[in-house]
Amino acid sequence: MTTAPQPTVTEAVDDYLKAIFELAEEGGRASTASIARKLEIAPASVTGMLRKLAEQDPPWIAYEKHRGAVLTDRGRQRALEIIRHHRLIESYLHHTLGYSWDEVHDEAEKLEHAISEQFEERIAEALGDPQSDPHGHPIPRKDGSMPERNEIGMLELEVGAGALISRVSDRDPELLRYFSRLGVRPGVRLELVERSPFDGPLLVRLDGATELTALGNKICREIHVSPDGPTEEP
Amino acid sequence: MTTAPQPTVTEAVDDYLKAIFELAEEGGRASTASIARKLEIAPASVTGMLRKLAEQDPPWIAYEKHRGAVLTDRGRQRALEIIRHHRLIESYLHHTLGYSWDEVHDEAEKLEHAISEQFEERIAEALGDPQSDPHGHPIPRKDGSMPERNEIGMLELEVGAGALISRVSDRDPELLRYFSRLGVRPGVRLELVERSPFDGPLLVRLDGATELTALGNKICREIHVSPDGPTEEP
DNA sequence: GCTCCTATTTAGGTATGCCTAAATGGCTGC
DNA sequence: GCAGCCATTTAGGCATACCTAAATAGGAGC
Repeated sequence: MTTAPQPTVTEAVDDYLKAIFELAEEGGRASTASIARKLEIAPASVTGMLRKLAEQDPPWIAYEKHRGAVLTDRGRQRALEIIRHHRLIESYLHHTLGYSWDEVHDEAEKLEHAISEQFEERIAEALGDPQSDPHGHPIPRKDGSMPERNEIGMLELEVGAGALISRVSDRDPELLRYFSRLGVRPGVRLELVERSPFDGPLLVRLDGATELTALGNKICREIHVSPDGPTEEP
Repeated sequence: MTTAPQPTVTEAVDDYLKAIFELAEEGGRASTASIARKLEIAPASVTGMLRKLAEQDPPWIAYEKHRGAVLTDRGRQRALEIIRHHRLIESYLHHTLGYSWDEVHDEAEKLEHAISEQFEERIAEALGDPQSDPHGHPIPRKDGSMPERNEIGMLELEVGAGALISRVSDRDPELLRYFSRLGVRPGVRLELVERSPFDGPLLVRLDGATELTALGNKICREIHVSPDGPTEEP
């Protein structure tokens, strides 16, 4: 008769659930190694934690040795709650406290664990229930649903096609400052004019400008666009 | 040659420093038992932590066995920083996010550890560098100085004297709601009309009202007043 | 089917910060 | 000056969440 551990929610648990959710979004199961990379900890530490998360009652994840982790409904619900916190905080810092969009991520990373439901409600209200954060990432609703949108990776856009920038990656402040300088931000219209060969840069016309902008292939992986319809302005 | 431990600042360290500061303010050295009571942990745990805080290099406190703890300059500086965080956050929650004054303490208790210097600066600016929080407690300045004020305990007021309420205790939400109902809050003028015998209630006239208000003796310990001059409105 | 290589797990260890129970110190009253 | 009491410290443990080093599993290529 083994003991049935209680489902304690520590900061570490939240970080794991968020990481697993984001990895799953990017495609498939979250492997031990990928979680370790994302959280910047040793793979061995991840194994131990995954075992614990799966053994909680009720469990946060389903875990099989050598096969990585998948969130349970409960785990996904919790992950979405944290992501909602994070993105609402980012929006609040940007719109109300004058943070630039390259400054919000780190601050939100700390605050997302500390705020109450009341705080969440108040800032959501103050912002008018936004659907996306300053980088264009969708904000999960209170009920756990996600604003659906029709978006593709920048690299999948066809030459000659127009699109609205829907979101950019929020991880690297330096990249965000570069995007700022270029005028690349969610809501901006662009047209893919030319695709250089050998995975070279994409030449795009931003917001009807006369000049073209070259976007390196690697950087384009950090940009998503809505190919046809209008998208939400953040 | 023993090792010289680094001065790590964890949440627990901050909580201890804040507790010791507040106990010292209320009079003299902070004893092991009083810290344990304030932090709601066992006295034995406090002993171990005090030893560690004193052994850090540079030390946060001076500690002698059986004689309690006193903050070093460095420790006091850190304590004031945390208290500034706490009181600015309380003010922000109250004035900007519509929290009532009995709701702010618990939220601030969590956020004070999570915010950056930038966040502190932004909310201080948004509030116009306030000198006191919603309960009337003075907010330490960035340089570590405290707004000086001329205040005494409510119980020390003389019969017939007028005064401005300068601050009330922030710990007990229920007490704060009671104060709200009575109209007891910082900045309100009162006059001590009568002091009941045997440590009975104080009868006061609040804000020029016609009716008198009875304030129990115990509750009066949670109220401070400025006997002569005007005080800062929070 | 076997060999490698890499991903993963196991084993054992560390630091933090809390706990309880038992030992000791310091002070007060007689 | 000593008895007794309360505050405090000591000793030994526990949970969390990380680490490194060594063992093992799975899958690709031959």
